[in-house]
Amino acid sequence: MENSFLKEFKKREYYNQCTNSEELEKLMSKKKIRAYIGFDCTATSLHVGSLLQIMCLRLLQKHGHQPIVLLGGGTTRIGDPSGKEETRKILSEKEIEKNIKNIKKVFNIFLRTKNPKLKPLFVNNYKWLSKLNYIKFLREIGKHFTINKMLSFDSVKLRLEREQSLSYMEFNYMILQAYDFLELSNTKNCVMQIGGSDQWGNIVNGVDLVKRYSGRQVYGLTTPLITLASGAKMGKTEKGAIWLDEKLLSSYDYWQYWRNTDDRDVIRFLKMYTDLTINKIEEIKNKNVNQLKIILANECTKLLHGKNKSLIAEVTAKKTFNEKSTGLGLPVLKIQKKLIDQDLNIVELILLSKFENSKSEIRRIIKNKGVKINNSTIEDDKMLIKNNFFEENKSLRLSLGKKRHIKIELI
RNA sequence: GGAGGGGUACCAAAGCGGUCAAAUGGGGCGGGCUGUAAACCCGUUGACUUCGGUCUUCGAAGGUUCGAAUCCUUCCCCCUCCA
Repeated sequence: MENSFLKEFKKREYYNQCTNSEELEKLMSKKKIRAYIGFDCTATSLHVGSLLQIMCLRLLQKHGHQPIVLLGGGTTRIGDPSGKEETRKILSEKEIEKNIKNIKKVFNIFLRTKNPKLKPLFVNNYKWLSKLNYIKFLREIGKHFTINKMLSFDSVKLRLEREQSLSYMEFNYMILQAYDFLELSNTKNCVMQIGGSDQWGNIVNGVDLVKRYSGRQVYGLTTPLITLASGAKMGKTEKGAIWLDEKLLSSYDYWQYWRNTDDRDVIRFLKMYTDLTINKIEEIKNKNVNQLKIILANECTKLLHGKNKSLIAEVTAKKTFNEKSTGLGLPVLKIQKKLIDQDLNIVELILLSKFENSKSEIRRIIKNKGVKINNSTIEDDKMLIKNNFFEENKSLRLSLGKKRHIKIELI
């Protein structure tokens, strides 16, 4: 096949570094392999910042290789010092277990397949890390690591340079991650680890360890750190993280996130985060950017929330922004009729909508002409909500700024 | 262990007895332009308010004073240099 995993990996701009890309290419063209990525379980869900890694596993699957998902119950208990300014807070066992359970759902969506040979393998390193015998571990594994080299890795070096404390526990993180690779190489015949560029050091350590300990050749592959054209990191916005979980972020908001992509990022994101083929993207890339953004939003939302939710989000967006009305996917706030009879004012209504939680801030936005009901600007922050604001379908449209809209219904 | 410098709002950074809810820049928010983009321009950015004000903030706790972010004491944390 002309289009190998690695070739497509590069074409989609996933490629940052590889320990030996020629050999890996050869190996992967000869046989199907297993590769793994480890995910952090410090939150209840992953966000868009992890999406590229998930897409890597998907790509692997697409080319007939089997993905291994390591949900690091063990290493989450330690905390990766990479890129962290401070020691992380340590989560309780229960929290971690709960997080793992929830995060698994995302992979079951993105890596769904009928082919049993390609089903993702879920592993939890707590299973083996918790059983380690310290003396035995030092003798068998520890001897392969020199402090000299460990000190040279960025994750450690940066912390030391800034004279920030690095606990012995965290210092061991890279050894444990290397050990994970060894374990997966031994028990699952895993030959590759993929990760973000910040994981390079940890990954190389793993490759070295496997080589020294077992003589087997394994590979490491990293993806670049994705930053937006604006310079911000992927996945977090002022209003919070872009969660890959409908409970934390609605499919409509997820769609909006992609719809609001910076012009300069659109083509890149189409390659990275959608299933559209490279050829297809080449074909459409000269279309109007706004058309492309809608395609991007549709494709991304489809992957995570399904075709139906994506369609609803698209239609809703059209109604909300083009027709200035309301659509099915728009968040709805139901309020009791009697609240209106008890003189509910505009500030309180916005408070109920949860768009803002400070009355001063709401008054400020009203003063700056940022609040609209049924598309007419509210001038008075003491204005009462009246029954006749609700149109025949018993609803009204409340807007804050240009992008925050909600449908209010009476019950 | 010794000597010095510092901890101010989301971040950076001024202020160093009243005119300080605290300059300025970044970020955020709102408006304008436009394309739900970028750039640019304008406004705004502690909370509550009957819009008169009221209350709480400048590492923590005490004190001096009519009055403190500003002065004093103790404590905690960070940085630089010497050992």
